[in-house]
Amino acid sequence: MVDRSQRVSARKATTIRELAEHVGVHISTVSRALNPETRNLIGPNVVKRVLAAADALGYVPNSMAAALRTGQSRTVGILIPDLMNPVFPPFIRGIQDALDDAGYIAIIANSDGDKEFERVIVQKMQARFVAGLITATALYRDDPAVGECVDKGIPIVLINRGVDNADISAVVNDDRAGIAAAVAHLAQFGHRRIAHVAGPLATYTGIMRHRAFVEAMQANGLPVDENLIVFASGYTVPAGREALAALRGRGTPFSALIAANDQLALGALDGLSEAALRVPHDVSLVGFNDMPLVDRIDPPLTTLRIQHYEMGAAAARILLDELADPRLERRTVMLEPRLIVRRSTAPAA
Amino acid sequence: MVDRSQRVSARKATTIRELAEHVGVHISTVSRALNPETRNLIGPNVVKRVLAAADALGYVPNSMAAALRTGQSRTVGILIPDLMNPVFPPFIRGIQDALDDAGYIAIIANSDGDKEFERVIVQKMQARFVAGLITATALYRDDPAVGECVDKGIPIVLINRGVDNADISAVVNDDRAGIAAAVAHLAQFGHRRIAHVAGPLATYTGIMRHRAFVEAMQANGLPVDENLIVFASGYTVPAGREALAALRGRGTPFSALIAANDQLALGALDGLSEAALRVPHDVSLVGFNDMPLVDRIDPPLTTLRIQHYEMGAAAARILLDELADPRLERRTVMLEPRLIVRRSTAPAA
DNA sequence: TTGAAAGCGCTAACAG
DNA sequence: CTGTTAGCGCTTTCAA
Repeated sequence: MVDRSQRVSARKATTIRELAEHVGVHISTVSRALNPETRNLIGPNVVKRVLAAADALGYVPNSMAAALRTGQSRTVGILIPDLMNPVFPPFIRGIQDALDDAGYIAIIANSDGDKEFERVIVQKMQARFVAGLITATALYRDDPAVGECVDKGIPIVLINRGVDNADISAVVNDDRAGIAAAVAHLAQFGHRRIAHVAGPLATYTGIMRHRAFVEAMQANGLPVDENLIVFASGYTVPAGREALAALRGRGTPFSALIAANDQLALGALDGLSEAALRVPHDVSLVGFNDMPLVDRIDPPLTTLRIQHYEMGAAAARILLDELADPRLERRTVMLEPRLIVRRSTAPAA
Repeated sequence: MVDRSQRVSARKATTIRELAEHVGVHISTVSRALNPETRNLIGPNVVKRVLAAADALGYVPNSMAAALRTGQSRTVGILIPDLMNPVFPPFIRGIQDALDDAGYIAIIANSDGDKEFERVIVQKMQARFVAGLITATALYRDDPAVGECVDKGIPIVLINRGVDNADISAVVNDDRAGIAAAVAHLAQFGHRRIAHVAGPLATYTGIMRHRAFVEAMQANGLPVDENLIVFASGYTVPAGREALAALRGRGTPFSALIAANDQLALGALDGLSEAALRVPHDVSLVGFNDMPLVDRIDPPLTTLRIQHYEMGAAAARILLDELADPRLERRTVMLEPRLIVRRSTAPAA
């Protein structure tokens, strides 16, 4: 039997005080020697001895204590609907990497779309001293969590969502350019009757992409037929299938379809094949996101690649900047998507 | 122009001291009233008034201060190679949900497979007072990060990796059963010359699945030909392609192939099609993991579905238990995978 | 049942 | 250049 109680006692970490005793200087001297910002105030030989002792004793600073003292936790919160949705990991990785460079860490919370729960999460994060928040929640307006942050003066950066409040920074994908590229691509292929499976009206991307679709159709001199636009109930595969059924129920023919995201496109693909319609032979299909493996499905999906990772990194950098200087102007960064043409689109019959 | 300085000042959170003044009792009374564990020591009416005041003033406890005082942060660390690898999000979500129920949160770090970096991460986490660690790093033995945790008495739970040290809890997938099911499936289809693209020898799953492969072949009375086993350099698509090239270079024919994971299977699929070999017509292919969308590629991949989410949740529960009582026996939980038969496997020609 | 007091580990004026 | 001192917000003995 191993004596675990002993091991637990071995856990006690070295403190700055022990270091000070070891080196024979005052703890504040150690503190300054350890901090690169204040190190120059200390004699170089003392610094050397402190650093050596820190190394020898395996000293790890207690950031809780530092945070308590300074009010700066070097921690930010990330709020997303669901980590298992494949669009979020790249965002988060981008955020993490950018934060890491600055010595910050992130804590991630999944809201599962529950607005009330989001408030609770924000409170929990606040309790954890988060310095700021990055949220990639899909909702458009009327969000209690965001409001609470603004009220409390907690810096917050939004990813891919609306900014009713101009006093909040955001990073967004250029949905207008993306949809325009998709419509132009289909128009070049001779498609005129293009349908749109839009995202939920309550979501920022749903609204933006729908609006962009209407504009792009008009810009290409194509008819905008309300019968060829259907709003999905969510950003899921089943929602896409249902939306396609609704679309077909209207009886208006179409030769191409732009879905507001890849999952909807996948659902539409299912619906199409159930209706014995072949992609791209009968209907050309365009998605949005370029999720992993959509290049390997049958047929490989033409879609818009979003710079997920870069958007996350940009959001983190903005937050870091605002943390460093809260008086900074709020800003919105827009990144360009790229149309990836694969085999789900083809010339009109 | 908004006066941000004012807003920043508004950020000052309510403290327990203000609450105490507000209610007219001592801060320690407030502390006790707030803590469910000690609430019974306080007069019920006082408790009521404290709770009401806390609500009114929007009091949020400063968990940093509490952590500093008690040494308990209610935070655990998660160490993974890369969040963008699609197998990890479900693990993490499982962990997060289980932790959340207990009021714990997680901080996630990506090691990108760099062992030295892992040590640094563990130190950073320690600085952040993490109470314990869950790691889904792929390495087998000789891991400095794990060793450091054990030395320091930080509870740690391993996901899908080796336990040289029997004194560490782990959650693993039953690789042996999974591979056995795959081999049996192929054997039933009449395949005798089955190849194996194994994972890297330095990884736990690589070794386990390879061993299981050999055993299962023997159990089914099939020949184990060293020429039909190749170890990939990593768990990636390119590594799978290279492994397949190496396999073909040996000139030994095979009618079926089991890859150590889906990414390797995908790479093998590429290599096979480059060699003008059709799946499943010429070669049946089995993966491992059941990653998102492998059911929609061409051909849909037969693979082993791992209970990722449940494994994460189980790991979190074990860690929580050990945190509550460090003297608990270490345990290993094994979850069963399920063979999902799709169209990448077919009867032997 | 409540109050007093000490202190977790660290930083940051202020002195020297 | 270094030491002194005073807390950050909270919990927890010890007294009353």
